Formats: sequence, C-alpha cells, structure tokens
Amino acid sequence: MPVIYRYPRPAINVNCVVIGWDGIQDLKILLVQRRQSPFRNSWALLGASVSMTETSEHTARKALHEQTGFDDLYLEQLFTFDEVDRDPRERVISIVYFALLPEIHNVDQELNEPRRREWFALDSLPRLAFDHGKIVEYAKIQLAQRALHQPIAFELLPYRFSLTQIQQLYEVILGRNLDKRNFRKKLLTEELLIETSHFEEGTKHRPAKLYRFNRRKHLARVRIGDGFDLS
Amino acid sequence: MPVIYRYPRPAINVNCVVIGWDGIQDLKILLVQRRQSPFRNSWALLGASVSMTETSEHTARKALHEQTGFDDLYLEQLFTFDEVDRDPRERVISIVYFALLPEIHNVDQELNEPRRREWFALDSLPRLAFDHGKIVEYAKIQLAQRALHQPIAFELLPYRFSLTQIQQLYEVILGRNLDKRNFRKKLLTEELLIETSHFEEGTKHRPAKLYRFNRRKHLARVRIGDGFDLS
DNA sequence: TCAAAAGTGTTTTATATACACCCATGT
DNA sequence: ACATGGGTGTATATAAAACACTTTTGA
Repeated sequence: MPVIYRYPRPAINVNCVVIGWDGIQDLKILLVQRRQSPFRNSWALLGASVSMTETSEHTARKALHEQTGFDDLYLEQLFTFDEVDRDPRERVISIVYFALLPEIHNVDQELNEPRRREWFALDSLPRLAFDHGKIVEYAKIQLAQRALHQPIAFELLPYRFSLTQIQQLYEVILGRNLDKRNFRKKLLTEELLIETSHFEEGTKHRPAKLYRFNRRKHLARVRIGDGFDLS
Repeated sequence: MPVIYRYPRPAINVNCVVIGWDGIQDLKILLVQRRQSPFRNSWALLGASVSMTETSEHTARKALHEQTGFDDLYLEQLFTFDEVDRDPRERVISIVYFALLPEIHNVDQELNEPRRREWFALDSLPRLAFDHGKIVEYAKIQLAQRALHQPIAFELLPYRFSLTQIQQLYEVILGRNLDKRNFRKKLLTEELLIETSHFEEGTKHRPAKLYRFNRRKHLARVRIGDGFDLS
C-alpha cells in the first residue's frame, strides 16, 4: 500500500555484525553476497528493512532467522550510521547490532535464500559493500572495549566452556596474549563462573574441566551497580 | 513537496540530552516545554526532525543552534530509541545524542522560539513527554560509565578549570565522594592536564591554579590504543 | 613412555586507599 | 586575626605482573 508523506523520509534498515568464534584462532563474521546492484557480487552485512510495526531489534532477529536459520542470539545495539550518501540509491539510515553466536554453525542451506552466505575471518575481509567496512572496523574496536567491561565474551562460547577456551577467546578479542595463571585468578575471583561436573571430550590430552557463566549472579550485581570488569 | 513511497516509513528524529553543570552542586538538563498535543505543556528533550540532506548529528547541531543559541557543543551518539509506540501519533525513531556544555548559559531569548526552555536539576525532573524520562535515565547511567573511560567530564568544564572543580564534577557524575589527594594524584599521573599561569578569580580565599585538558595528547594516545581511564 | 595441554603458588612490583595539617588569600 | 578553601606526603593494603613445574590423560 503506497503512502504519501508531506516530506521525504529516509529508509530505515538494520544491519547485523554477526560474530562467531572458530574455537581456535579466529573471530569470524558472517557476510552475505549481494546479487543486485549497487555493489553486485560484493559481500555485505546481513540486513533488513525496518517495517512500521517492528522494533529494529525485532527486525534484526527476524532477518537472522530468515536469512541464516539462527535463533536466540545475543543482540546489542552498536551504533546508528546515517551519513547521507552511504547508499548511492537513496538516503538509508542503518541501526547496527552486534549479533554474537555461541558457536559457528553453517547457515541453513534449506532456507528460501538464494544468496551465498559465508563466514570470514575478521582480520582478512574482502572489500565490503556500502560503508560496511567502516562499520566492521568500528565493531572490532567496540567488541574489544565492551569485552573488558561487560561479560559479552561468554556469548561467543557454548553453554559449557573450559578456562583455556575463554582465555584464548579473550586473547583473540583483545589482540594480545594473557598470562594463564593471572587470567584464571582474575576470572575466578570475580566468582561468576560455575564449575560443572563435565569435562572436555575428544582431546588427546588431559580433558579440561568445564564451567558455565553465572548470568543470574551477574545481573543481580548489575542491579546494585557492581558491574563486570576485567582490565 | 509531498512524496510517495511504496511502503510506509517511520519518521526520524534526533533528540538531545543537553547536560551542563552549575559549577557547584548539580548536573542540569535543558528541557523544552511543549505547546502542542500530545503531552501539551509537558517538558521534553530538545529535538528535531532529520531531513533528507543532513546527518542526525548535523540536525542536532542545527536544532541546538536554533532552539537555544548554543554552538560548538560536544556531541556524542547515545542510543537509538525505536519502540513502535513511543509517539502516540505515528512511528517515530529517535537517534539520541549527548550534548555537553562547558557552562550553563541561559538560552538566547531573542530567538524565534516561543517555547519555554529551562534548566532542570538532573535528579529532580518533572514527568517528561513521550519516553523521554526513560531516555534520561539511560543517559545518566551512561554518563557515569563513560566518564570513567573517556575524558568527557572535561566537556562540562570551561577551558580552564581548577582541580577542585573537576573533582566536584566527578563526584556529582559518579554520585559518590572522592578523596582529594588521591583524586589529584590519579589525575596528574595521567599527565593529561596542562598547568596554566591563570588562577581562579573572585574567591574570598586562596585562588586555585587553573589547568586545561590536553586534547592533542589524549587523541595521540587513543590512536595507539591507550585510552583514558579513571576507575 | 611420550606428547600435549591442564592445573597450580609465590614473589615482586605497582596501584589504591586512608588519613591531617599547613598555606595563601580576601575580608 | 579569622574564615575559607588550596595544596601537599606517607604508610598500609590491595591488586597486578612475572614466572616454571607437576599432573593427568590419550595414543
């Protein structure tokens, strides 16, 4: 149903910086290959247009579901990008979210989604469509910043994880090596990890004890103004 | 010039959480009294509609200029609020900015702006229009958070300021008292203050030495990943 | 028995905290 | 001379950093 406005309005999109961790070395980002101009064949962030009846977060969740099959991701608003010429066709304002996945899954190929969708290592990306390269640069900086002051790294880990895993993840996010004993000491004195009775499986060495993150305790602390802080 | 779209689009606004400090006790926020329904006579954040040819930041600067006479404020994007029913008339998405003033000026009454505009103490606000109360609550939390990791408190001070002034400001922002000697030690060991040859004037006690913030040095450090941090 | 990573403490150094008096100025 | 806030140092406690070997498991 076409609609008439007294003045022109920008289009509103969401984009998602979908980040996962390969469990070893690299942070990965999920990109979608465009099939139309502009930037035909270029890789771009996943996105969607915000309808009148849905919040941008809701739109982001729906887009993730429809375009990848992923549900129940951790979403956090990152920034709103609104340069007037960021899309050559018309003015498009984009509300951008972090979407963090606890594991790298391959996208669901059964979906009604003809475009290629692939995971790329965050530090060797192709040239992206629109201003998405700039957005990703900003997201990388913010991820490192926020990982120090919020427990978002846990969103990139499975429900149960080893201390070595989370240390490696922090090393990747922060881009520097951490001392094993000091890292563990700091993390354990936060008292936000729950020791489980599970162990790593399928290793060819001593299996590591698995922990999980105590979300309830963390939220209770946030309520009394006592936030998470490594650093 | 009316315009036709294939699908309806939300309206895009900016709002500004304009914050100043009275130099003694209170953080203040500048509010505008509405003269039309909805929320007629209620107080609201300063705002404007984002046109097709201007970024939201540019729109915010222009609105501040036109509605208050203030120029060259420090602006920083805070959050984008997009609940579908935040405006009862239609879907309005609001990109919200912090606007920090180095001193409380009275607004320019000569402007072509019939609405009342007043400074309110941040901790005793009237009920605000729309979701602006919620926005202000969020802004308060963010101000305290960001003041610890970014040198934004200096944006609330005049070019030259005394150590007592900045301490009092931090006390107001963080909502707790700080030890004078320890605060000075920490601030001075950051080596981001430049001692000027000026002194406080018009006091009936020993005049305090005035300092200014070394923006260049701070920016140089940010570039090498060495950010500001009190805490 | 070997390879591989898990797990674990202590010492040193740096940072944070607690705390009280004298000083310079204006009235 | 008095009132007012400006300015300053030290001792203690806490947190960060540096550092290496033993243990457990699978192959």
